Amino acid sequence: MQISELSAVSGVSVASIKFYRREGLLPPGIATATNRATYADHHVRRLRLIRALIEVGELPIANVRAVLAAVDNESTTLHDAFGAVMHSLDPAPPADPSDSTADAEIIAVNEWLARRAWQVEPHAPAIRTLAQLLVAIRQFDFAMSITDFDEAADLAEQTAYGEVAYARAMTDRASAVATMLIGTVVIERVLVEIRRLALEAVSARLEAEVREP
Amino acid sequence: MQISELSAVSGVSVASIKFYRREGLLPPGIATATNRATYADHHVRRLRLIRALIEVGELPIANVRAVLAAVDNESTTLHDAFGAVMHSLDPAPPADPSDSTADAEIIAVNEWLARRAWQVEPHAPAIRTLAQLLVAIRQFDFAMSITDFDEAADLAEQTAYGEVAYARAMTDRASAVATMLIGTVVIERVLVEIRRLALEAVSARLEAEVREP
DNA sequence: AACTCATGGATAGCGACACTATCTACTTTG
DNA sequence: CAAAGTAGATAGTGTCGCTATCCATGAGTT
Repeated sequence: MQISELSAVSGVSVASIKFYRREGLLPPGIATATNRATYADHHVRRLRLIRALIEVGELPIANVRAVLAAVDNESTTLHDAFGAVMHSLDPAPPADPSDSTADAEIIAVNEWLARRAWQVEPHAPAIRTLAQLLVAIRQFDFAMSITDFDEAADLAEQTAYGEVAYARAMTDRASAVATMLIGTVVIERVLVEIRRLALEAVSARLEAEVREP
Repeated sequence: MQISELSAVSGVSVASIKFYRREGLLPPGIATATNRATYADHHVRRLRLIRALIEVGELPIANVRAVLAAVDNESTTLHDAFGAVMHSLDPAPPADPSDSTADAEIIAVNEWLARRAWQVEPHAPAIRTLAQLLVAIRQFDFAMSITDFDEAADLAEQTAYGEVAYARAMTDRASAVATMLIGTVVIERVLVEIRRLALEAVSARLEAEVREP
């Protein structure tokens, strides 16, 4: 398969494929001459993964590179490769130790995690992001704390078991990691869309009740 | 309150405030002279809302403007103002009728919505987005369909009732709309972060089981 | 009254990002 | 042998959310 066919099959323009190759996201094809190379099925799969991470996960190129490096490194455990994505999904805090506005919330979140026996990396960006979001909620006079999300957390945990086990059951490592990435990135978008539809539907119902009581 | 104080209180730079004013996101202050104007508390609240929509909701400026126009238009019902945000959150499809790749999924999603008695706008972008996400999931050989998300939908619906009712109970319209926007945008981010933490925790557990059986 | 300084308003520029276009040298294919 | 495709390199593009600079004006300060 030459580059033009790879482009046609994957739906990614030749120029973009060249760009990804240049950026180290896509391995080069096997050179058959100075100006000829052939690409295989794994290039198609890799392109799909790249597009999913960029389009659905909205990861910047640099983070996609980091994630794929973890995927490709055979000595990385499944869990660590997965951790690389988790780190990449939340924008890294600009390392501002003077910003202590969320400190109290960070403590609360950590206690909550401990209570649930959720062991995550102590410096997982999701912890800080979560704390900052809770601060934002407070700013808008919502009387909410992390414990109001216990039910959602229960369901998330329960669902996570199925997803992770499904991915880990795969025979080859590359598929397992890719499956986990997709599971994280795509399914969370699905859940968000469902929630939005639920809100719209409920809003419509309550609006209708007011208009035709 | 002058612009510099508004900047200090809100944490938004004077240049950015000028920018938002120029873009029609923030109403100008009351002019006390050719080169002087005073700002009030509602400017601070408006700035918080703008920042939340941009930073947390990641809405482009143009969509923020559309949302705020709906908020400001007193003749818009609460539900319609809310609909404006829903429309803005999902990137508008580039109006490509030749792209029929997701048609079957769109039908499936609509049937699912009907079964749940979720009445949403027929052209709600979330429907198309959801369909496209399901197509993406298929591409990665997941055997999943929309019905696999019934449990999540149940919880979303249940939670939505509380949120929407809470917002609608507010005395003034502006607060009610703002509350609904924040509820949509911020809380969904919280749920995403919780899900990510759940996945990481579960992944760690299953990894540990393999290493120390 | 003189001086400093903030403000409104306008215009131009910036930095990040994800490509995209163009060019050259070469090789394959018809 | 010519047309078309390819690798590799370099430069350019378009969008986005600001940010910087400038100017004229007028407010507060001395």
